[in-house]
Amino acid sequence: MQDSLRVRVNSKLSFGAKKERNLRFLTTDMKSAEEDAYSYAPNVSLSLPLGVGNPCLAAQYHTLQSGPVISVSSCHQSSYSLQNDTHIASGYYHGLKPNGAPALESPRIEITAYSQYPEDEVEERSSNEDHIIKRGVNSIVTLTLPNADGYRDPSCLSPASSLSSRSCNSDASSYESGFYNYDNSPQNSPWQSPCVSPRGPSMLLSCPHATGPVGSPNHSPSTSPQIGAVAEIGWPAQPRGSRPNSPSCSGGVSSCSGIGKRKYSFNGNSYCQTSPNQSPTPSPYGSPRISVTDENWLANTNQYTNSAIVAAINALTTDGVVDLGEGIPIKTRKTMLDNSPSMSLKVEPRGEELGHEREHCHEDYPNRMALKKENYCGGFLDVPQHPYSWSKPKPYLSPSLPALDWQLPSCSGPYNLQIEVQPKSHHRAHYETEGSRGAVKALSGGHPVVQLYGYMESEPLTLQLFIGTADDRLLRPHAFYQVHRITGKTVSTASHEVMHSNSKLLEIPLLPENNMKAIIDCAGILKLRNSDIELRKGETDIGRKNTRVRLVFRVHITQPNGRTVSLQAASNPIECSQRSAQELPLVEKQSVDSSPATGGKMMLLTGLNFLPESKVVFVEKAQDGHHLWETEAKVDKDSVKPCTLVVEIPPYKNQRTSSPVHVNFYVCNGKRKRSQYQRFTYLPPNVPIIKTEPNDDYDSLGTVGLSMHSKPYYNQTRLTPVMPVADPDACLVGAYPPCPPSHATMPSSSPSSSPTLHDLSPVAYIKCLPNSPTHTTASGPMASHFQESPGHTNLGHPPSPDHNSSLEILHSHGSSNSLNSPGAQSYHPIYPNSSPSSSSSPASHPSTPGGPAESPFASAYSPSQVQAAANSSQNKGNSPCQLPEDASPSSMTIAVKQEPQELDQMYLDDVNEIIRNDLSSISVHPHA
DNA sequence: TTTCTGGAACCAGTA
DNA sequence: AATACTGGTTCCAGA
Repeated sequence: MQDSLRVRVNSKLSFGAKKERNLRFLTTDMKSAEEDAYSYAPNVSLSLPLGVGNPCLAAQYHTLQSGPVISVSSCHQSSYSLQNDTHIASGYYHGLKPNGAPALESPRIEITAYSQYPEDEVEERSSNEDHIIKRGVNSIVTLTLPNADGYRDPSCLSPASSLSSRSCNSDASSYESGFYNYDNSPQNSPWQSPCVSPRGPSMLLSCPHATGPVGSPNHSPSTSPQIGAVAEIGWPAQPRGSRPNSPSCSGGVSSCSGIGKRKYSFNGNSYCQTSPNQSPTPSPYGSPRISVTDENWLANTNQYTNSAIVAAINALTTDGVVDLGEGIPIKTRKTMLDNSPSMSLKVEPRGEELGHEREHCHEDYPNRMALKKENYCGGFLDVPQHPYSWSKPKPYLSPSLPALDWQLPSCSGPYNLQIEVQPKSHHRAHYETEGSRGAVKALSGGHPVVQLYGYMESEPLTLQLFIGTADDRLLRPHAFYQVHRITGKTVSTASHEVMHSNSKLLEIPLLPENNMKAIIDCAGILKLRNSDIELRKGETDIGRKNTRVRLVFRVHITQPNGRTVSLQAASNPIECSQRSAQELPLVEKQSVDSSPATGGKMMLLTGLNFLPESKVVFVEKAQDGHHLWETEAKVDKDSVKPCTLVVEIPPYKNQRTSSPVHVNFYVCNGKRKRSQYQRFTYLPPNVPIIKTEPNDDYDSLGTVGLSMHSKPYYNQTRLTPVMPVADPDACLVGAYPPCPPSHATMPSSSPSSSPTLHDLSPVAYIKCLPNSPTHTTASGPMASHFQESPGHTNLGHPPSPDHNSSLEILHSHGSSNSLNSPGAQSYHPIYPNSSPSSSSSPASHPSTPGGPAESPFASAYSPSQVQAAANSSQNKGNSPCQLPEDASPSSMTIAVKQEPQELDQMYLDDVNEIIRNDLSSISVHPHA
């Protein structure tokens, strides 16, 4: 019986998925087989990323408020041309918004597809339907699934984490409350994006939920009948069990179908139905494994950049006021709004709304309460008793809060949000079908700790936590993972869940009495089925191999002047896949990131899953991705330990290179078991230091690079004493004091959290603009670590146009790594995306934040040192793999600031060449 | 019991 | 076309 049902379902599903599938195929063609294995990169440029994954959306969200200023075209263009946007982009905002704005422009086709939502209706019904669905198979077949979007869709309920999400998110309520009002804001300007079809009634547009169709492209008349269509196509009643044929879902399907061991299947169906994740449009093809080629990647990133720029512009024109809006593709808005209903996020009638929502939840979803799993409402109500009153109005509850995919700084003015204790690099996420796998833990065995410095008020704040991506693109909510609230005796920290833009947020009180410090022992990670997410409307990321996440913390501080300062800190990457965690080597730290082209020095790699048979391969790729050079480094087999690997840096092919050469290396445990790419730079034998002109920043740069260099890229956390310049922000933005001087004494920020300051006020943005370049350079070293998956070349990102000194450029490459870090990203979103040089790198892989310091000063470990370090690291109690700080190369590094000794014309020519190439390639990117 | 955890079976897509 | 991998997802069982 199940089988039969399944068949029916699938047929319907195929319809809905059709468009997306096509798009994916297109992209798929572009990728090379080789890269495929390693690039899980998710982005398919052709399809519009509407969900969380689509930064663009978010950007728009914010942007819209400000006004009309940005036209679609700008959005596009920006994506493609960094240069033009550079100024804009350079600003704080550039980085801020990783959007796929361009995507919007592209194939409207997609948009149409999205429009399918009669979301309003769907959502509204969803809750009710859920109940029904759960009750019987029949329902499954006949009912349309409201929320395919699952987690991203507020209406979707996550079985595992909580039914919660769904119920309260229901549209109706959301409309009425919070967001709806925004639409009416005078500031609303029509979103000019071409993507947006003719607006319907303004009201509709403004209402995210209701209007699904209106604002969105779908809204077009043609699409209008969407509700029905949605039901049929977009939201085919899909039994949970009938997971789309995603590659990954094989298991799931089988279960549903009753094949294999899944006993769960039958029940599973009903279960599935309730799951938010159900993919509305399962594609017959299943989810194609799409890897993104460099080219694709580039395109995608550009899109993000564009949107970021747009957002930035809008932001600049706004004063923190957010209008929802018009112009936002319905889907987009819908997504955001959907979640908006989340009580905590609502703005206005705080108290009332809250109450209203609760009521709503209860009324509409009484049954859910009975469900074993906590539902949204339940979760909300179930908040553990804590001194901190959740009901208390939260200053940050404002529509103007930045979207989750906005890149925010970790420090601003006196405030600094720090991750004092980083999470372990591995945490097996649990599926909805599994029980919780517990809270994310710290390396030491405890839990991550986050602290807000510089906040002297007595009013408690709320720390938000969501699961973000860990690839080289701008930080954004992860489509395939959601934070999961952990409760129990062992949990000491109060928390509650709220949905925001299809992403679940965990809100944790930050209390003055606790020094604004929170122990994150209440956050687990839920894995959503790839098939469910991939098939969701607007989702362009793929889940396969997209298993790295970061914990992203945010805090919104309302200042006396009424403005809100939002800070964000992202953790080091966390591998969430059981398999990957067990099999793939992970390089967390490298003792050096550069050496003379002659090689010969020893390098200590610290990480996980190193084997005696592990190989370390150095690779140089051209911009087009093809291999220019590849060689295997000699591994000291005798010293290999699971967490450390000592390799001899191989000589570069051209030992007389006159300019630094950026290459990559990875650790390989077998055919498909490679670590991500790590960056490495070969330096000209006789040009130890590159310094072409006196620059005050130079010192700091060099210093930073050195100091940071030795630190573990990912794990550098509290453990490490902070350098004066520990926080990139501090130095980068020195001129514009985001961070208090005291900052230096604060624990160093992790690369990922490094970012800068973010003040929602326009002023703040402006201030940041000038800094971005500096920041970039400076942050590069800080961010130290850059990982890219093999198969993708990682490249230096082009320097900003205004910084084309050779020095800057060289550093820019290094700093490119910083892109990985959320913080850095905020400043340079542009580089990664638009940089031509980076074209080769597009890895869609999750990369770790940070980039290798390009510092020419980097010193190499001597074998003995390496060994010592390795040993010491092994001896470490908590984490055997953790490299002792003292062993850090940094201590050994010698910072030498010298004038170029032999900077001959040839060298200069090379540098100029690099500059020219970068610039030309940048300009080459078509704006449109 | 319930919640965590670690392992491993299943399976479909890939190589 | 057959076989071995891969990696996602689900189950099982012990702590």
